[in-house]
Amino acid sequence: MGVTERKVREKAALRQEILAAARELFAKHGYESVSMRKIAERIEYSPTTIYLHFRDKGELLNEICTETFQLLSKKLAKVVASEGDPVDLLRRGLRVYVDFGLSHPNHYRTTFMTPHQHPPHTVSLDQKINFGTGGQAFQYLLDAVGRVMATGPTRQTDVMATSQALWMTIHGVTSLLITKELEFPWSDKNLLIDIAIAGAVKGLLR
Amino acid sequence: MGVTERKVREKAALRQEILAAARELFAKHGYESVSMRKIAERIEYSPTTIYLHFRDKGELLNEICTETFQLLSKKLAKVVASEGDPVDLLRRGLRVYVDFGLSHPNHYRTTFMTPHQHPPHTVSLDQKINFGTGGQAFQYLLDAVGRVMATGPTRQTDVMATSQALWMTIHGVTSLLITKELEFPWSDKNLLIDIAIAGAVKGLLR
Amino acid sequence: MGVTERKVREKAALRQEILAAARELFAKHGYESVSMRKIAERIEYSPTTIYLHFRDKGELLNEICTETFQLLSKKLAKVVASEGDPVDLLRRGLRVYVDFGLSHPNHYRTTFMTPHQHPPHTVSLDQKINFGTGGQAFQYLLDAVGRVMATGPTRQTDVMATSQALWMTIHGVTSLLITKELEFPWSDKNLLIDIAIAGAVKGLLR
Amino acid sequence: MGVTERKVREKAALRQEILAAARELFAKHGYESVSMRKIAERIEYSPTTIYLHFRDKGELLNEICTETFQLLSKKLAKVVASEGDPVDLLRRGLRVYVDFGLSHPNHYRTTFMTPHQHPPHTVSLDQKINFGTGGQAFQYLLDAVGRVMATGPTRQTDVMATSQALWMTIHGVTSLLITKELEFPWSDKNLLIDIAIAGAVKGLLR
DNA sequence: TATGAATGAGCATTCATTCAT
DNA sequence: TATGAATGAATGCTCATTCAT
Repeated sequence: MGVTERKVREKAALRQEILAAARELFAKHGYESVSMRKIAERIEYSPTTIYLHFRDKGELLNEICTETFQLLSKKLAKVVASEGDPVDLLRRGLRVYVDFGLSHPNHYRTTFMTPHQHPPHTVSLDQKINFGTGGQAFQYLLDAVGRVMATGPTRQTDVMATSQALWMTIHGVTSLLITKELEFPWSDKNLLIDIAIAGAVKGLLR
Repeated sequence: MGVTERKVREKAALRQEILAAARELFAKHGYESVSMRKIAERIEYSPTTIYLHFRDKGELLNEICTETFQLLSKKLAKVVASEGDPVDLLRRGLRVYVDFGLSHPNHYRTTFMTPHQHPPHTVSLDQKINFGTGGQAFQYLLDAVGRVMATGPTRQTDVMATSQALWMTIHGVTSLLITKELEFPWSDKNLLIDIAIAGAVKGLLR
Repeated sequence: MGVTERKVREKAALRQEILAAARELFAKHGYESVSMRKIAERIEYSPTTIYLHFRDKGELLNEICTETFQLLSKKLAKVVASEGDPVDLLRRGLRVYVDFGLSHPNHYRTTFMTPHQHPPHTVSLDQKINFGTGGQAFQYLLDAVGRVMATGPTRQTDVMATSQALWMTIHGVTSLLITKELEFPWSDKNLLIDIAIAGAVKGLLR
Repeated sequence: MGVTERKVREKAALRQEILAAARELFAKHGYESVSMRKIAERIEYSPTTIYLHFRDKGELLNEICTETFQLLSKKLAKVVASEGDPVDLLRRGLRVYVDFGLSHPNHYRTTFMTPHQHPPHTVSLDQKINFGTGGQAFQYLLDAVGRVMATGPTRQTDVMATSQALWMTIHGVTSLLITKELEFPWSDKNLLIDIAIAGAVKGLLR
C-alpha cells in the first residue's frame, strides 16, 4: 500500500531534483555548455538515471519551460484577482512579470532566451493556437489590456497588438537586466524598470 | 604589381567569407553549438584555414560584434545627421535600431543575444568606460535623449536611465521578433514596432 | 554473489591491460609520441574507455612509475633481507637494480628516462621529502652504503653523496644498455655490468 | 665575385641559426614537443624556410648530434694532446666528458637521451663499424684506457669492455644530473662527479 | 529503479609538410 | 632564397546516449 505511494513520491522527488539541477546549470552556463554528466554529478546520481526520467536533454529543457509558465501564471493570477484600477492593475502585472524574471533568472533565461532547436516531442494543436505553453500567462496580459481599453480612451484599440508590444517591452527590460547584468554599467535597476513600464503604459493611454 | 593586390584582395575576401559563415551559423544554432569544422565545411575550406585568419573561435565572435556595432553606428549616424524635431529624431533612431536588427538578424543575435563568456583578447580601457564596443551606438542614443529633454518638459530628467530604459524597450522588440519569429503568432510587425516605439517615446514626454 | 567479484576482476584486468599497453608504447616511442588513441587501438577499446580508468594521459605515466618503484623495491627488499657481507650485499643490490632495468625495459625507460613535465595530481609531502615515489628504493641504497661504511674504512664518508654517485653509475649502465641496445656494438653485457659495478664498489673502499 | 661568397656565407649562417634554435628547443621541451613552427618563430623566419635547409624535422635532430660529437671530440683531443700520467689523463678525460654534457645540456640531451626513431637518411658502413657518429670521441676513450693498461697492472685487461663500462658510468652521471636536475635533491654536483669518476678509475686499477 | 561500462561522434586546436609564387 | 596559403591527419579530451545487469 504505502509502499507504492512512497515509491511514487520518491520518483517525483528525484524528478524535481533533476529539473532543479538542470535549470540552475542551464541558466548559469547555457544549455549547450551543460552536459548530462554535470547534471548527474550535481545530484549525485549516475547520468543514466536521468534517462529514466527524461527522454533526452531536450526534454529537460521543455519541462523547465512549462514549469516556468506555470509559476509565472500563478503570480499573475494573484494580480488579476486583486482589486484596483485597470491601469494600475496592468502596471502591477507588468511589474510582476519583470520581477519574476529577475528573481527566477534561471527559469527566465532557459525559457525565453534559449534557442529551442528541437520542438517538444508532443505539442497539442491547442497549444499552438493558444500561444504555446505560455498561453495562460499571455491571456492574463490580453485581459488586462482589454480592461484598460474598455475603461477609458486609449491611443490604440488593437488589444492583441498592444499586448504583444507590451510584452516585448518588458521582455527587453527583463532579458537585458539578466544577461548583461555585469557587463553593462546600468543605472539603478528599479528606476529603469519603472521608467520602462510607466512609459509604456502611459504611452498606451490617450 | 597587381599580383600582390590580388592576393590581398583574395585574403580579405576569404576572411569575409569565414565571418559570414560564422555569423550565420552562430545566429542560427548559437555560438556553443557551432564548431570550427562546421564553419569550415560551409565555406569548403579545411578547419585549419580558419586559423590562418583568426586566432580562435572567440576572435570570430568578437569580430562579428565589432562589425555589427560599426554597421549600426553608421546607420544611426545618418539619422543623427539629418534634420528634424528632436522627438521625431529620437523616434526615427529607435526605429532604425529595430530595423537594423530585423534586417541583420544574424548580426543582432550574435552580438546582443549571445552570452560572452570570454572577453576579447584586447580590451582597451576606453572601451570599458564607454560601454564596450557598442559605446558609439549608445552615445547616439544618449545624445538624442539629451536633446529631447533639453527641448521640452519630460517626465524624466535622468538622461542615462531614460536612455537605458529606451534601449531595453527596443531590444525587447527586436530580440523577440527575431527569436520567436515563427514560434509566436505575431500581429503585424510594423504595427507592433510602432506601438512599442511610439508608446515609449510618448511615455517619456510629459 | 560471484557476479560482483567477476566484474571487479574484469575491471582490474582491463586496467592492467591499459597500463601494459601504455608502458610498452611509452617505452618504445616516448611518452610524447604516444597518443591515447594508439593505446586504445592496441587494446582494441575505444579511447573513451581509457578515461573510465585513468583521469588523463599523465595519470597513466604516474601509475606506471609508481608500479615500477614498487616492483623494484620488492626485489631490493629481498636482497636486503638476505644474509652476507655488507660489501657483497651492496654489490648484489646494485646488480639487482641493473637486472631489473634490463628485464623491465619498458618500466625502466618510462620511469627513469622520461621527462616528467606535469607532476602527479596528488603528491604527498612525505613523497617530496623522501625523494619522490622512488624513496623506498633509494632508502635501501642509503642503508646498504651506510652499512658498508660502518663496517670498514672507506674513501668517502658521505653516505648520501656516495649513494647518489652509485645510483648514477648503475643508471648509466642500465639506461645505455636499454636505449642503445642495438645501435652500439656492446661487449658482453654481463661483463660490462660486472666491470662497472665491481669498479664502483671497489672504488668506494679504501 | 664577392656576391656569391656572401650568399654562401649567409646561407650557412641561417643554417646555423636554425640549428641553434632547434637544439635549444629540443633540449628544453623535448624533440616531440617542439614544432617546426616554433623553431621558425624563434628565428623569425617562416616554417617553410627551414625546409630549404633541412629535409625534415628528423634531419635537424641528426645534424645536431653530429655537431655534438664534433664539439666533444675537440674537447677530448685537447686532453689527449696534453701531458701527464695516463691515469690522470683518463680521469681528466672523463671529467671533460661530464663537464661537456653539463655545460651543453642541450647538445647532450638531444644526442644521447633522445630516442632516434628514424635513422639518418645516410649512414655509411664506416660509421656503423666505428660506433656511429660518435666514433672519434669513443676512440679517445679507448686510447686512454689502453695507455693506462699498458702502463701498469689493472684488474681488467679488456680495453673495449672497460672503456664501455667507463662510458656507461659517466653517462649515468651526466644524464641524471641533466634530467633530474631539479626533481631530485642532489648533493653537491662536483662532489658527486668526483666520487663517481674517482671510484670508477680506482676500481679499474689493481 | 539505478548503474557501470562502453562507445562513436565530435570538440578546438596544432602538427609537419607541400605548393604556387 | 623565401614565403603565405593551405591542408590532411592527428592531438587530448568530452559529449549524449545505449546496453546489460
